[in-house]
Amino acid sequence: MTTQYWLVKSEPEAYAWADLVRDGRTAWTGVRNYQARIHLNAMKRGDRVMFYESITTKAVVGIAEVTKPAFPDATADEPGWVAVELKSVSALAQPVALTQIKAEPSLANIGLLRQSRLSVMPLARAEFERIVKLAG
DNA sequence: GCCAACGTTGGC
DNA sequence: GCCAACGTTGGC
Repeated sequence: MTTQYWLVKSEPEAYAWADLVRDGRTAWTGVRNYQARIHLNAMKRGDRVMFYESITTKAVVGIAEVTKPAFPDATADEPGWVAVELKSVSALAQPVALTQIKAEPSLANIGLLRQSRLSVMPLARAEFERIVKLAG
C-alpha cells in the first residue's frame, strides 16, 4: 500500500507541535466531525501527516507519521468517534505560513483553503511535496 | 472583536 | 424533509 498524505490542524493552545515533539507520540483525539472522521478512518500506519497550527501561528510547522490506525476515541461521550496515533517525525526547516500557501498557485485546491473548518484532510502527494519545498 | 463559513439542532 | 436559529471555527 502506498503512503498517503494528510494534514491535521490544531490550535496551539490546545495541542501544539511542540507538545507532539515533547510527547513523541500522541493519540489524536477529539475529532467530532463526520468528514474528518472519514479521513481518520482512512489513515494507515506509515502515512505522512502535516501539522498545521491555527489561530496564532497559522502555519504548517512539522511532519508527523501515523503509528496506529483508527481506534475508538476514549475521550468521546458517544461511540463511533475514532482517534489515530501520531508521532513527530521532523519540524519543517521554516514554518510554511497560510499566506505562503495562499500565494502558491499549485496549492490553490488544498483542503486547508477550500474547507477552512475541516480539521483532518487529505493532501495530494504533490501538495505535500510542494509545502516541504516551501519550507526550504 | 467581528464576521463568514459551515455544521448541528429542533420546530414544523 | 425543509429551513431558521444557533453554535463553533478560524481568518482577519
